Amino acid sequence: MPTPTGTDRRSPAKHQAILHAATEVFLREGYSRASVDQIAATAEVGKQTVYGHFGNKQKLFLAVIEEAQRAVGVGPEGLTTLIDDNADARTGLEAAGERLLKATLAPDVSALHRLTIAELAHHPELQRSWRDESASEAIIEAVAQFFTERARRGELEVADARLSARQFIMLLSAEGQVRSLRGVHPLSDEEIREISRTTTDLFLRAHRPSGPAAA
Amino acid sequence: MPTPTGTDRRSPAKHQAILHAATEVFLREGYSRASVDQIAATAEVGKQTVYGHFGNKQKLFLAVIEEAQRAVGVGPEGLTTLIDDNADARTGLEAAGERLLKATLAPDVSALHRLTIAELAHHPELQRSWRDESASEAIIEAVAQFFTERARRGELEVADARLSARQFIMLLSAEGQVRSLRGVHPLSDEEIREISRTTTDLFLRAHRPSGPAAA
Amino acid sequence: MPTPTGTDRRSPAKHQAILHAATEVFLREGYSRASVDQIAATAEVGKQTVYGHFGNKQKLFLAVIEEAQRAVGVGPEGLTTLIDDNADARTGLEAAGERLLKATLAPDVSALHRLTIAELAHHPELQRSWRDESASEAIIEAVAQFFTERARRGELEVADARLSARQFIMLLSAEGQVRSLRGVHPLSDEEIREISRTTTDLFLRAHRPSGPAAA
Amino acid sequence: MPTPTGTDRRSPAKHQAILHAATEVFLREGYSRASVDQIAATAEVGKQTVYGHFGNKQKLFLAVIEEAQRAVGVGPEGLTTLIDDNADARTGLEAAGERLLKATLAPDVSALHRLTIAELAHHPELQRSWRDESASEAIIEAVAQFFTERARRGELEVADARLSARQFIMLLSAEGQVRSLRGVHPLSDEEIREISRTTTDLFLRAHRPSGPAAA
DNA sequence: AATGAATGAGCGTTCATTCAT
DNA sequence: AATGAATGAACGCTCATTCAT
Repeated sequence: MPTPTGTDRRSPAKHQAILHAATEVFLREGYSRASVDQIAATAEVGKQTVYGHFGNKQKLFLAVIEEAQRAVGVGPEGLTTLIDDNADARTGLEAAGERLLKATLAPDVSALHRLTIAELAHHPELQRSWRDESASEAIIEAVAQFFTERARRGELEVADARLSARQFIMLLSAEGQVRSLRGVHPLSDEEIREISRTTTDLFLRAHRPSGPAAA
Repeated sequence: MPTPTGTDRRSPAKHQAILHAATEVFLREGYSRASVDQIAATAEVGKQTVYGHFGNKQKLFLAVIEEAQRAVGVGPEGLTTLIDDNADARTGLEAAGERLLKATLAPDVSALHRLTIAELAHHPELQRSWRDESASEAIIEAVAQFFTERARRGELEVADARLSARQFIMLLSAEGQVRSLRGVHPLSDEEIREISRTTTDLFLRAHRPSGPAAA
Repeated sequence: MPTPTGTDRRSPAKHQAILHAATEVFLREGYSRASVDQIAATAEVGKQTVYGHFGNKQKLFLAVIEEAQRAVGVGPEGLTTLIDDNADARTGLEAAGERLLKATLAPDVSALHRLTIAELAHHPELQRSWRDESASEAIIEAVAQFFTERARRGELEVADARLSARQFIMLLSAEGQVRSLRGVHPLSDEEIREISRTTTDLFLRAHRPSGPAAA
Repeated sequence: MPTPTGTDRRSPAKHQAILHAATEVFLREGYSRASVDQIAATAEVGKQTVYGHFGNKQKLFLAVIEEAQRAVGVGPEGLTTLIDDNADARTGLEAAGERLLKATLAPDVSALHRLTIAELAHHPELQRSWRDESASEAIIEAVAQFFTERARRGELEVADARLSARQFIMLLSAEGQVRSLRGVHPLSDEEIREISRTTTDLFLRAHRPSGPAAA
């Protein structure tokens, strides 16, 4: 806050340009390899402008991560509505799994993920903002609602919908991460389908209505 | 080839000292932040000695990763025998889960994990050696045998023991990674127990013998 | 392009200081022995300033050579007017020869010559700019005009004035180079005079008017 | 002389191998760029062996130059006999000129020349052994004898045969050096022929018998 | 506010030389 | 005598940051 009156002469356009350029460079190169020169050049801005807006490399980095997390967290929420409530449990879960995988394995999301993991130990501020990692509240909630709804219909038997949702998302994305080398190697649609299918299998069996049916 | 017997006069002690020092520094600082100077100083060795043994920073790094993977891969195999075949399924799985979590969340293992993820995109050689990541064959096999044995006894119903084993390990460690901030923040025994318990719950439900048998 | 007028904020004074210091150090030490550190220190400038102005050591070197060639090429042109058109052929040639020798054996010129020869094979760019070496067009032309004029007066018989001029300069400076150890060991005035005299002798004999005159 | 008895255990074969390898590397790379490691490797010898035989890099360099000068000085003496005493003056001189040019522009001779010039200022010992440079006594003498013989036959008029020989050789090789970029760029046979012809022209005119004609 | 020139520290790497075998 | 491992000092170059405009 250099100007107490609030009339900040710093151009918001340049602020955004720097943030955007820094995101690109940090995600591509990692923190240490990225140079402020490179970022300033990418943003087509003087180097001092970068320092004027963000203070130093580390603060710029944290601003980038914060912004990128916001973007990633916001984006997939769109997925919420994409869970098809009319399909049967298997079809619905499999489709949701595929969409989730595609989202979490998107190159930018993966790069952000890797970058954050890489720097977690060296930038304590990151630890505060990263507690939840990829499974954002909104996504868990959406899957949990799906489970709840299916339980209501008697298709599934679900004791703790949020726990199940979290486990589903976690196993799904863990498999995706490992198989794709943390997003470095893209997965084919077929691989994505398979991961979603085997994960769905597990959860359908675990939550299949128990025998009372006998009657 | 001056010495036909293959006696390398390069001191194996220094080789190991450098490797050890490099492991420490790379794991602590990350690839870019780690300097060859620092590694040489830590190993109490001249810088050229490092270059004589490993050629350059990148090759040293890959040697470190390779060695560390071997160590990590070998160590947990001890776990194999630690799965108690006499306990009931729940107790056995929960105990195995706790041991696995403790192993994969050990500070060195976590640091290696983060480091490898960080550098995957920049060191293609890593991608070749990292396909399987944490779930080594031996561990999967041990858990799979557990499942198979319990299926034989009729305690569980298991269609594909290896798949189930892999899913169990993956979900378990994914939860551990996320909750511990990728190993940066150590988990309490209670947290570990809880993760193992909820994961075990899921798998016991999924593989519970389906009732009809009775008939 | 922030400043449309082309005003380069890079200080021309520092540019010149670096160029000057580099010339001094390269001429004294040779390319490999000269260090950028030493050049920067001599110019009383930071090392990065050197890199900012010239990019890298090789480009700095080429800039130095280019500048020095320009200086050497320009300087001796002053000689042009120094050929005395009123003296008889012998006196004129001898005096011109002495002046030429003194110019080409000047310590800086010699050092540049040695340096360029040393690096010719390793810096292909040098080869383009060095085709003519020491005998600049202007000097050849001046001597050629002298020959032409004397031929017109009937003092000499000259078939190809430019060829003769080139040969005169070349023999003269070759002798000077060899006798002075390529400029490392300075020649006395007496030696210079002797070289000029014997060279002049050869050319006067070669271009003496052939007998028919007798008639 | 490490062993006073004269039974030097140092292998002469390795001595020669090192000298040969060093010659190759120094001529190719120049003094500074050449590394003792590279030389030892080229000679297929340990590095300490190099130091055992030659003391240090500079002494090795001087030994190389000395040996190479000897080789160059010896080789062209063969030229002596190649001056055809039966041909007429023009034919004989032109042919001798071509042979001389080919010898002095041979790649090794040129490289040695450039190398020595490059290092003259930094290795004072070189200055002692380099006074005569390319025009070895033997060659001058051979050409001088040619002039003397032709003077005897009345074909030429020669006052100082050694001086004329030296001038002939010097102008010839100066032209060759300049045109070939100091041996970096090879000359075609046609170019060599032309240089020899124009140089011969000059000397034939300068030494043509003067008009005793009068009688 | 914004620029790019300038700085000093540090990087990965290589060198001539010596040491231990 | 001969080896190659080991050393410490340098090298060319780049960096995050500050200065002057």
